[in-house]
Amino acid sequence: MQDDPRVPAEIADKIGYQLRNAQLAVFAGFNEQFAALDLRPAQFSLLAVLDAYPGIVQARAGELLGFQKANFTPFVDALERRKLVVRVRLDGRTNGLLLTPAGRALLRRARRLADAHERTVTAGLSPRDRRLLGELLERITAAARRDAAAAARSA
Amino acid sequence: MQDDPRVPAEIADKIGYQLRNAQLAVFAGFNEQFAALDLRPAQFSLLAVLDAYPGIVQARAGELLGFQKANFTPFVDALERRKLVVRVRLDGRTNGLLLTPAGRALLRRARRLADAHERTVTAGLSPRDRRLLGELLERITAAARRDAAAAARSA
DNA sequence: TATTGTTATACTCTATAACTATA
DNA sequence: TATAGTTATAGAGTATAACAATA
Repeated sequence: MQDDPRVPAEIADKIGYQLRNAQLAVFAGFNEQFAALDLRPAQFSLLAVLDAYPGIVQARAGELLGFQKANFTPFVDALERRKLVVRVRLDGRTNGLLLTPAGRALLRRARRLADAHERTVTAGLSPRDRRLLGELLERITAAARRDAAAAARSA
Repeated sequence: MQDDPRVPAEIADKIGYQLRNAQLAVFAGFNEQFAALDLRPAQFSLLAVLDAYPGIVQARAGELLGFQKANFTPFVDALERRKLVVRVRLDGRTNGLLLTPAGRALLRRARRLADAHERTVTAGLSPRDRRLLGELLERITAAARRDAAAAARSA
């Protein structure tokens, strides 16, 4: 091997490869910024959901973030143990989720970090390019979901 | 909750959230298409690498795909057990990796599936938009890697 | 001494099945 | 009968440390 090997174009040009690389790089930076808060991206997302929808039913919140309900239980447990979130029994089988004051305070700090990280990562893009990127990603996401749903039907 | 809850804009507008959604959707479709071949995206990538660089040293191939060497060993083991890949001892401590005829045959089938999947997912994008998307993702990836490296240095 | 490859290990994330209890 | 929540479990994927053998 004279020269350094490169990922072949047939792979490097694939949308899935490009998306995965970008996502890994962005999440790696996010996790480093958020290490001081001990918050993962999904945890930050739940805090934001609970701020927007105080008292939301646990099952709804989990769906919104793409969780299987079986996995959402220990996920909420961890935040409740840290007193960032509380469950309140709404009826015999339903939990409402609420931020605690500590949860709101942590969310405020997390927002500042997340906004700073967002600015850093998108600094090279004009507002117009950033908007365009979001639209292109949305179109890819929608097309991929249609495809996956069609494949699931025919399987 | 009268209306259906939505992921708050402060999350939905983040580049990381959008990338993750897109990547999950694209990989889900890929995995459904590839279930018949029992091939994951990373396995397909390695087959393509070995086709482009026959005899590449195991450590180089692993680096290229972002593997920790400790994880790459069982990854190669699985493909070798299926007779898609062979290790050849190059010197006392170095393995070269090669496709077997069965590996080449599977790669041919995988390419057809991958190309079809790629066309489906990007069908809504003009060639110009597809190119632009790749460029924007590349810029995001580079910026995120610079940021993560800087954060790691200051930590 | 640095590199290659391996084993052992652990943690996160995700997936399914089965169960309780409640509406 | 369907829904909400939980437990148990298993499989990927990824991370680090430690080691043997070799360059």
